[in-house]
Amino acid sequence: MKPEQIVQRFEVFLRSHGLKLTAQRRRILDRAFATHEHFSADDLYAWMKTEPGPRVSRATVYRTLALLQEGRFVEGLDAGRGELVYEHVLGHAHHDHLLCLGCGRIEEFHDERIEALQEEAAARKGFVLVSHDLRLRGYCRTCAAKRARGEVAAKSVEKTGGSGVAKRAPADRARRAGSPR
Amino acid sequence: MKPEQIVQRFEVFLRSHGLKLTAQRRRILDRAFATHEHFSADDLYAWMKTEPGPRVSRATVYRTLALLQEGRFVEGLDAGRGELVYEHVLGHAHHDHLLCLGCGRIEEFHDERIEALQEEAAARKGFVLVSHDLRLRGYCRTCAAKRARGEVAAKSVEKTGGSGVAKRAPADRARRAGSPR
DNA sequence: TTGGGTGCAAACGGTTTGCACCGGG
DNA sequence: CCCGGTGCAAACCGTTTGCACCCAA
Repeated sequence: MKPEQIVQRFEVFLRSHGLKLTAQRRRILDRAFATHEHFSADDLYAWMKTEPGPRVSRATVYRTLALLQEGRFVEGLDAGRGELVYEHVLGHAHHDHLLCLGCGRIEEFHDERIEALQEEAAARKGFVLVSHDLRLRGYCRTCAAKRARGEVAAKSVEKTGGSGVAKRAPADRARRAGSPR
Repeated sequence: MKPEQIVQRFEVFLRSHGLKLTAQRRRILDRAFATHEHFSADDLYAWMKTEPGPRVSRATVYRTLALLQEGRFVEGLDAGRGELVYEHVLGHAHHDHLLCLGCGRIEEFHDERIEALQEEAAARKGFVLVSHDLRLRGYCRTCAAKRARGEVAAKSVEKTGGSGVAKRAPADRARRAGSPR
């Protein structure tokens, strides 16, 4: 989907809600759609500070991100880093995520059969589905190989070491809490 | 699984990690396995304050919950309330969750076919799976009916109202963030 | 005896918010 | 012009942590 089309859609969305298209909102939208990687609110804010353009505060980044989510332009994902990461979804097909516990890499995949079975499971319980998210956690090829070679130590509880609890943060709290709310 | 067995397992787990079984840890373990509902760290703390037994601080609740997760006695789940909710899993089969966006109810389901397809998807991407969680969000039979009858208003963005962004908190932040961390 | 455990209160940190000024439509 | 938008800084809030004292093994 072309940049102009996206901005146009955003403008329509805003207008239909009695909101305005400001320079800040436009800049955030552009930047969010300029990257094909997952980004955090802080990444976005850092880009706003670094790259040329109208000043954008952290508060506006968060407020606009909320609007973009509301309008289904972007989607938030708790990748276990203690902060939410976003990805633009307008013009992209739905997909689920594979999260590498070793390097944090995020891969995407899609399986229509799983989608169908989810719908079936919801129906069985009398639920009307609105959305879903499936996150598979494990080690990517590279990290799995490193671990097999014993190049990395497993996290531990005190001394003996265990499997490592899946906390909400990286480096045991690189993230958050408060799964960010 | 019987209470004594669980405590025994916990003791083994602790010992193997050079840790001690204290009155607080035992009390928290007992309480966590006494309920078959999902509970938050705060629920647990409230029970500790309310019910008779040795004093337990909020810090110890969190510290013990981390240990229980590490030992796979309980599992945390971000149900979108702004705080993590826990459920004991020792002695229970794996399952996924259905979250009602209307009343917050959490239902469980399991489908071996989905599990297999997840494994297949991971393999296709070269991932070694460690865990996964699938959350289906929607409206339970009761809430879906209410909505159909127009008894509830949709959340909105400012004035016109929209579909409501899936925030991490209840009542638009009844929770909290972080995504707990 | 001794190293781990606990309570308390302060710190964390991502995110939200109150307020006064700014600017798009 | 008018109401929504923005920056700033403070507030939020679930969770984590430093510290001094306590206790299980």
